[in-house]
Amino acid sequence: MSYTLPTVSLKDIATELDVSISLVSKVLNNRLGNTRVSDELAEKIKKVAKERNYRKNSSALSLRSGFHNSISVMIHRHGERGSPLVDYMVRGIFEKSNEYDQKLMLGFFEQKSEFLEVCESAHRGLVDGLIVGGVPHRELCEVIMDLQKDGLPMVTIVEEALHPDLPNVGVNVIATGELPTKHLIEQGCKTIGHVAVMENRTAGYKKAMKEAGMQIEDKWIYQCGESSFGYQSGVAAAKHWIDAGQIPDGVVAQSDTLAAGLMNTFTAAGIKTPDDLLVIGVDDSPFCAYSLPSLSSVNQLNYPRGKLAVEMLMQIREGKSVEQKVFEPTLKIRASSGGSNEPDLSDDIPA
Amino acid sequence: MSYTLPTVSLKDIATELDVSISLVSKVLNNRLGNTRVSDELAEKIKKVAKERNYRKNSSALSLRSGFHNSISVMIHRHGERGSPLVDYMVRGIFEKSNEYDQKLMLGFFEQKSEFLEVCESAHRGLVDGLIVGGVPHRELCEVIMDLQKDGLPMVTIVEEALHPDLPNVGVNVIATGELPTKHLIEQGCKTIGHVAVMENRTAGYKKAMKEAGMQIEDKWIYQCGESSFGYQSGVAAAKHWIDAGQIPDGVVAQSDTLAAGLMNTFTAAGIKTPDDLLVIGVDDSPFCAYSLPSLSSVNQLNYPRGKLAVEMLMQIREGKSVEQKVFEPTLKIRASSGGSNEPDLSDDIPA
DNA sequence: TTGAAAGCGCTAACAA
DNA sequence: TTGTTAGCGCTTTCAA
Repeated sequence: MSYTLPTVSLKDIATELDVSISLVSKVLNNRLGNTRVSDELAEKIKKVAKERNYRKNSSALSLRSGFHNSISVMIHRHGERGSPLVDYMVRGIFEKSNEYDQKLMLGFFEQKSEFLEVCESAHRGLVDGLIVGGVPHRELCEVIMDLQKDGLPMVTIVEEALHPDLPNVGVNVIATGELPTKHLIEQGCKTIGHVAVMENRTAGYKKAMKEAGMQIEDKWIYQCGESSFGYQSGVAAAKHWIDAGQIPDGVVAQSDTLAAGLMNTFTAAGIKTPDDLLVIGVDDSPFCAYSLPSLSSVNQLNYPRGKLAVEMLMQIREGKSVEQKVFEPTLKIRASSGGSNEPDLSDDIPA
Repeated sequence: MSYTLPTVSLKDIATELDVSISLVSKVLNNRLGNTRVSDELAEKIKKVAKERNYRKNSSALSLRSGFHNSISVMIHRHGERGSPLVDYMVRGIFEKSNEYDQKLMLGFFEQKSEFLEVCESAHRGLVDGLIVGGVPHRELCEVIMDLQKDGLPMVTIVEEALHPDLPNVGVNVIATGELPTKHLIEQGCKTIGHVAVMENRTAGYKKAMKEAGMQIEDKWIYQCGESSFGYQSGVAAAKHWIDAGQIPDGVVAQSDTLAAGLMNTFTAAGIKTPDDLLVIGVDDSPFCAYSLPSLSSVNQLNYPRGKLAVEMLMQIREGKSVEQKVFEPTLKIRASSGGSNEPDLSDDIPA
């Protein structure tokens, strides 16, 4: 059984009606210019096109226009399960790119070398734009800017722009640390611990503490290794405080997996959330709704940021200039910091 | 600042070396046929191509070959957060399609109408194949088969094929219910509850019970509504048994969200997993590793199934015939059914 | 050993 | 009011 698609072309329609191809093209595109066609003929053409289910051939279109109508998406992740990058950021990118009739090539990478490999081969002659998203990785800056200089339209989706000249869809990183800290302060926490990875988020934690007139003490800041956002680091943080015999009454963790590891370890040791301490993470990962208690988190707007990145890329492609954008993170308060324990599943995708 | 890509074409190379375009094409493709080129010239051509970083123009290729080198992916989901469909199935599809240099158009849908909408507009003239994955939906069968009859290469990734003539990458559904039930029996459970949605999975549960010589009792089967795989149904199941004053010593839930809702509700009521009962879900969702206790689950091989679907699609595209495939599910045993509570994060993507 | 020409489907400038 | 033609980049058949 052979499956060749019986595609209808302009030529087919033209032949059927015994008119020229270009006329059909003009009519179907409503690009008549100085051309005037009789209404009658125009109607006939449209009718046949509809009947025979005519669709433009996108390859021909691309060849002519010089654009490929497709964009490459490279997501830098850490390999954590359940990251919202895929579920939300990629989804935003996809939905918006569909609106623009752009196809996608998606790639995930963890190492710089993997990124380079794809860049070498995949971009030129295949796509007319590149979106790099996920965990910021300073090492990549140079490569990315080389591609940009080559003329490849380029947008990054990382928290903080890697370079002033690189169009980026960012997030207020200070606020990412500040917002949840303020929240715990408002909830009445007095000794707020911090599971730290990124410097600027920690700065946000300190800012909130200072402004509330609270002491910033080293013993309440557990510093993880670079890019150590994983569950096991959260476990380690909890053990650290348990071993030290000092349990904070609130913890701001810089990721949900950190928060989960911490919370579960405390719980297993008989230290209950939210009775004994409040916990809040960052990412608003899908699983936050399913933990016990459900986990409060900072939402980094992955979904709308993905969408905006595509829009910016389209702008650049048209030769317009774009500005870097910084989103303000929002709080999703659940049971782990005093909210309701009913998982609120209404927001399948966070605004 | 304008961003037109300075693409190098065969023509550019031909001009530079003052040879014909076709010769360059032949040399670079190693498709010389009866043509014999001097080694010297061939080397020169290759050298220039490399220097100028020549890449084939994919649109031109597509136009010529009649293929668009892109496939459409439609994922039918329920809107649960954290579903492994996106993280695993889509990822498998992406990785394999990159191997084949295929671009993708991705769409998510929940309603039949959304599916139809995309089908109407997106397929013809845009893609040369369609993969439909996710929750099986009998209603779609007719539409899908119409598209297939139209000549669109088509592969579904649903548990049970919607039709014998529809190439499908499935899963042994009976085993999906049977495997976890057997496991709980081996763990010593005597009264095994079942949170049921799909009939054939329930049949698997019953099969395992019967073969072990255990009673199948209605009171241990909590039937959810159609397609009710969500957290709240799991909560309801737990409440049902609590209200009835009968707590099973093991529960096979037909999804991870069901299992989480059930487990968390029991836990909140003082009924502990795994001390008082064992729990196991289906899907091996990312969050299984992060719950307390970590949640055992049936892995439905979403990742490799996604990969295989692309391979099958490529076969069909080449006119070959393909067979429906049924994968055997596997067990991922975690703390909720007696395994270790350390989240095993080694397997970022389940085999 | 190399080149010319046709054609994939489409659009736009230019003719008629 | 409608048609002709050239050309986007590539491969392939046929000719030199």
